[in-house]
Amino acid sequence: MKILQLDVNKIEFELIKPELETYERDQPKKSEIDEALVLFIAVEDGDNEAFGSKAVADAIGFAGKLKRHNLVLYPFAHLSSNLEEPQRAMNLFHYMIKEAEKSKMKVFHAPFGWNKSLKVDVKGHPLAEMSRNYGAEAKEAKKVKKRAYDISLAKKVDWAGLPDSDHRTIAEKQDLFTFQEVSPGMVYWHNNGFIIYKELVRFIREKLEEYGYMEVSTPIMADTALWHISGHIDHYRENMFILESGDHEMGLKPMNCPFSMLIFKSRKRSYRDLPQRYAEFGKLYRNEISGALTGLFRVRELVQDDAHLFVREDQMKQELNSILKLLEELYKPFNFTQKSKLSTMPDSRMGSDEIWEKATNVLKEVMKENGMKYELKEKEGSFYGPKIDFDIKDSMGREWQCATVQVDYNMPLRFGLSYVGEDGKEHSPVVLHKALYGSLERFIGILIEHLQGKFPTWLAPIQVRVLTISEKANKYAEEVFNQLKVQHIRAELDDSDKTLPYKIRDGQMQQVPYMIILGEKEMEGKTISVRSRSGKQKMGLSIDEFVSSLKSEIAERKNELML
RNA sequence: GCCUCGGUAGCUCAAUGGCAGAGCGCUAGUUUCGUAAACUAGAGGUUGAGGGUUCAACUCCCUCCCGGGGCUCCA
Repeated sequence: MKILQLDVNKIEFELIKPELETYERDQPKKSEIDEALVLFIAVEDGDNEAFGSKAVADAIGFAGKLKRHNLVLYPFAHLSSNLEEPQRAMNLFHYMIKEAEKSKMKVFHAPFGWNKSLKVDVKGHPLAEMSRNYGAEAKEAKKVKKRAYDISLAKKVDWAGLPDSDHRTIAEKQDLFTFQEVSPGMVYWHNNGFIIYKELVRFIREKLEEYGYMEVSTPIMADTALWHISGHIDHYRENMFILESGDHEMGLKPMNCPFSMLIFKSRKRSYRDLPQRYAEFGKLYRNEISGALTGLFRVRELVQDDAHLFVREDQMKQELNSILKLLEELYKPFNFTQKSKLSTMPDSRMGSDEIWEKATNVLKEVMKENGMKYELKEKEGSFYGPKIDFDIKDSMGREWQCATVQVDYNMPLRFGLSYVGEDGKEHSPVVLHKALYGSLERFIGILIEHLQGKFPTWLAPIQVRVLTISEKANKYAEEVFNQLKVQHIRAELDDSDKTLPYKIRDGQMQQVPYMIILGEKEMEGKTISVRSRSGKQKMGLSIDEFVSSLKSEIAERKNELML
């Protein structure tokens, strides 16, 4: 309900003719009221008696302050574009008149549903002209206010009740990451979790370098014009975060590919330049429906170990084989049992059926040549091309798609990409999309559950913890600790006055791979005692000896601990 | 988004309409210990938020927020 409130010297109105089918009959033709508070009222869709009472009460309050004794209610549809239908509007209008008549004021009203001529002579003081809003919009404003209040109290997401084997429970114990209510589906990586993340990225970066990839970095948003070209607006819009920016819209990127297309397009390419392999670890935003969000397995903000390979058709198989080889090397340290799947043409897609068939056949051939068995996932491909997926199970036995390799003839066409061939003519490249971890988030979730928090040394947030048996060893322990730090070992020193069994238990609970235990014996002989997570121990080691085998264990990304 | 279950101290959980609690962790003191939990004391709460019912609400009802499982969808 919208109300324009005027404090008038005089108001005059005269009925001309009925405007609506619903109108008040038997009304005086002409009215004149002096010294009155006038309410112009537009009853809107969704208004109710509660709003009406409130509006009247507020007006009577004002009339009291202004010392007016005359109140005029005047139906005035022009205040709103969201009007209630006439009969109900008139009923509510009359309800308000009755409410007003309960007060000591003298109440007048202009009849509902008429064309009227109108003269108002408004007083000049600051409170003489006011507008107020009740109901729907006011409710909306209240909602926004309440939400702001809720969010000021927001805290980290509660994971109570999950089984011990769940990656979220392990994350809580090892302080790996949290989710916060203010950012649903987006990870807050704590130092420990981010160490794992960075080590995984470091590992694949080494591999990408070996395999001749370049690494690029592009913006996280672009004008929706770009997403029209890429086809995302037609096929992916409901999953996108769209931001208003002045008179146009920007879309946060749900995928990196369109940006890679633009880099490829930025200069003239020769057939000699191909393949061009662009890797990118960009943050992606996908507005997944709330019910789909599941810990690290399904998030709204993610990073893929993404890459786009711009290849000639005659290079496709070779490049696909090379991707599969890279995949094998990358997965070697993890001992996963993954399932391969082939996802075919979906209903919502772009490009011709012939192109889709061609792309699908290439994938089939490559898988056959590599002796890979696969399940068929009909109609599960991306909107721009078919794909090979590799699914891995979590601790509950649910399968999650991690690695994906996709063949795309369509997007290069949409972006008008070309290279000059041996024949001097322009040709369209094919793009191979690859993400081998898939998303870092999902992969780490799977990895945490797979290892049950027992990370191999190269991934362990804390690799070595130095424990003292008594305060007498504190100084020596600090020396040992410093030597580890100098060698870039992720070490912690526990020289608190807790008992040794306590410190060992704490280290075991944190799944620290190695604990160095130092007492008077070690101090005298300048040696160290090492206890591994598996409970085995060795005494009388030299620190250099230990550090050098530790460093090779890390460098080789070994699965097994040395003890 | 839909169905369903849930949200109490930093963590794990108790209290079912009647005084908000325990263990761990944290802080302080005592203790200086040889391979998975030393002892004592203390601090720590908007019971997710808002409204309602009631003499009385962590408890019952409504709305919203966030999450678990499932459906759907994806990496």
